[in-house]
Amino acid sequence: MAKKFYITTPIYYPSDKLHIGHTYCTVATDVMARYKRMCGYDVMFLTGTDEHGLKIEQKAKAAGITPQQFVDNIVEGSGGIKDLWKLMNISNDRFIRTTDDYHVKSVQEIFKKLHDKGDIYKGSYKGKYCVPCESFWTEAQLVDGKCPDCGREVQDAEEEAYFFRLSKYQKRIEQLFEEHPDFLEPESRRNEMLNNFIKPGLEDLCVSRTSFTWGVPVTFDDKHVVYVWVDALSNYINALGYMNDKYDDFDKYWPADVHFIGKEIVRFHSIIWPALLMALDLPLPKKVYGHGWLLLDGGKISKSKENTTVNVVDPVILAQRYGVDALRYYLMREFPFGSDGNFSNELLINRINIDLANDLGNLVSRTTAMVGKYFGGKLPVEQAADEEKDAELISMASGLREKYEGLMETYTFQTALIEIFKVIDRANKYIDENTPWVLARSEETKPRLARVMYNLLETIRICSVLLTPFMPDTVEKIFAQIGADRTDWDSAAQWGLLAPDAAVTKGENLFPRIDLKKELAELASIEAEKKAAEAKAALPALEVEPQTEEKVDFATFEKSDFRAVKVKDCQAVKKSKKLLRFTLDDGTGTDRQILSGIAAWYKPEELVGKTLVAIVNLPPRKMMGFESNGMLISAVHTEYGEEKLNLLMVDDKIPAGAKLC
RNA sequence: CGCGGGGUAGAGCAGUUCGGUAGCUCGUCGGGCUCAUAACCCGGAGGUCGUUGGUUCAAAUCCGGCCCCCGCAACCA
Repeated sequence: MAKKFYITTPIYYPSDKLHIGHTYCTVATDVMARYKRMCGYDVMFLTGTDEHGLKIEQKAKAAGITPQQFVDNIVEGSGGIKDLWKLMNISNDRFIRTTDDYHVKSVQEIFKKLHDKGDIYKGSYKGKYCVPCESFWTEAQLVDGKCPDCGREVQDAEEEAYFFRLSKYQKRIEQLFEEHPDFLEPESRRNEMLNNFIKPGLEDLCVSRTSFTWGVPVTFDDKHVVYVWVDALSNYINALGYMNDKYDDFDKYWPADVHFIGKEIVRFHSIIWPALLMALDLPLPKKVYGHGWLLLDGGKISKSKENTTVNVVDPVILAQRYGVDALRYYLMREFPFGSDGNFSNELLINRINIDLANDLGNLVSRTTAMVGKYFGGKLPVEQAADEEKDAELISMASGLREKYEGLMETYTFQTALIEIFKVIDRANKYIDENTPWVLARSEETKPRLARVMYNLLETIRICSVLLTPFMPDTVEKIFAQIGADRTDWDSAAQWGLLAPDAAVTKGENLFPRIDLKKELAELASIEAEKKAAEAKAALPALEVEPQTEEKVDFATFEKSDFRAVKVKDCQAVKKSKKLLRFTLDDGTGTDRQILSGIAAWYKPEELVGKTLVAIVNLPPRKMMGFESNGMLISAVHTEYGEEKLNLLMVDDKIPAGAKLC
């Protein structure tokens, strides 16, 4: 029986459409799954969606539909997640939704099993409660000891909740990290987990909620729903039929060979998930791999008109414009899998032009064209080798699979592709070295010409076999053009399998060259249009906050001391995106320092000299290491869903310190 | 002293595990070729490998100090 390989993506949270980052992770998983299938493994490739929780409950409510309708639309609806994976040519064997009946049943069984065992116990979740908002907050969430939503006093409260005895597994988790240093990769993530979470000590984990209802009910206590940990993480075993009748291959595929995940969820997968499995007496996954993120041009997406580097990050648009295979190739070629990388449209287009159009596409095009032109599409069997001239090309192509295999096994996709393209480059050079157009001039050199052509076709065949996991559609086209019938894994390590007289036909260009400047401009306008359309469709032009119903008595109001102040100096606070630090003349003769979170709307230098309004008798408060004495008053409203803020600026003839009353 | 990543040619990156001629793509300058998608091939210019000290016959790579950038976190009266 074939060896099995079980690989998973995270289950994505369908509170919104997925973007290029999710696509990146899923494509990488797909590449690995296709690679393993090609190698002869019995592969199980699972992806899915994590559909419960407060955020989805709220979003559905805002949209006026049920949570189930909301997630159905995003997952199954047109242009939804399943459509996206279909578009991207994702070869997943299963797709699990945490709202699937069988998953719900398994979660309930697992929860009960852990409870019966004593690894889940009822306790209480201490925190603060805001009565008017009916909201439960942790100490850390409070703003200045008050409700972060409404700013009112909160009271001590306890919420009943179930806890998982994570602390009980402290030792075994430590052991796992020590004895299996390759359990979590890359290594930097492992150090982070050890230093930040494991060494300081694991605390029991709250695994139920009563604050929302959109979740899997706890069977023996229906006030509670199962919180994300047990619900989401267990998908990896439930999808194989653990504790349910839907599937029956848990024994066959578990444990997973690797979970591919984003670095933001490394903690859950490398600590909580193994602990849950330990509690269930199940084997642990062999590996968790936390890949890097795609960042957008240094995070700066400026709205200013001069800036033309607006990036389209909608995978659907990119795939439709450039082709799915080109996008898949770019994602795997441009970024080292374990680290963050900068995504940009310019890089994408350059990569397609250079590697795919100029090197690979052009190689196939010129080779097939010559076989057509010189031999009518079929090479004669009589061919003349030239050991000296052919040696390097043949040895590079023949040895490629071995290098490639080592790199793929360590998820070093970028380098694997670089190695393939070294051979493609070598083939282009081989053409120049052998000048087939010269050989074509004389009947005498025809056998040599035929051999040169054959070597090129055979090199293309081997490279294409190894490109199969990355660009499955493209290599099919290439195989058809060069008449290859052996395209399996074994054939990639054997030079000379292509029939000497295979039928070769020049097809359409595989990857047309893209005009970089023109294309960037078009992408920018597409993105601008999309944004404008979304803004108009979904969001009101102007919103202001509803007026507060609750009355404030005059005595309380009168205590607030508002003053006109003049800006003497204003600096951005280092390391803060939002804070500006003001030095103000408040009329007392002593400078007053106030910090204000308005850096998104104002540049420091444009505010110097302005006359503003501040409340000056608030207690001092430290922010980012600076003391703030008071608060500047602004007018706020919302335009097309975007918050706008205007500082209250008053007539400069008002002296500093003038009281507002 | 919160945690982590990074600083290598004009731009974008690899190389650092395990020290031994600093590499790739773009750009640039010059040459070649005409089979091919104005593509392909060859050559040149361009680098104090952030800085500083140490270990060593030898440091981008190992060790220590410092500077700067970026995430996360925090904060956003």
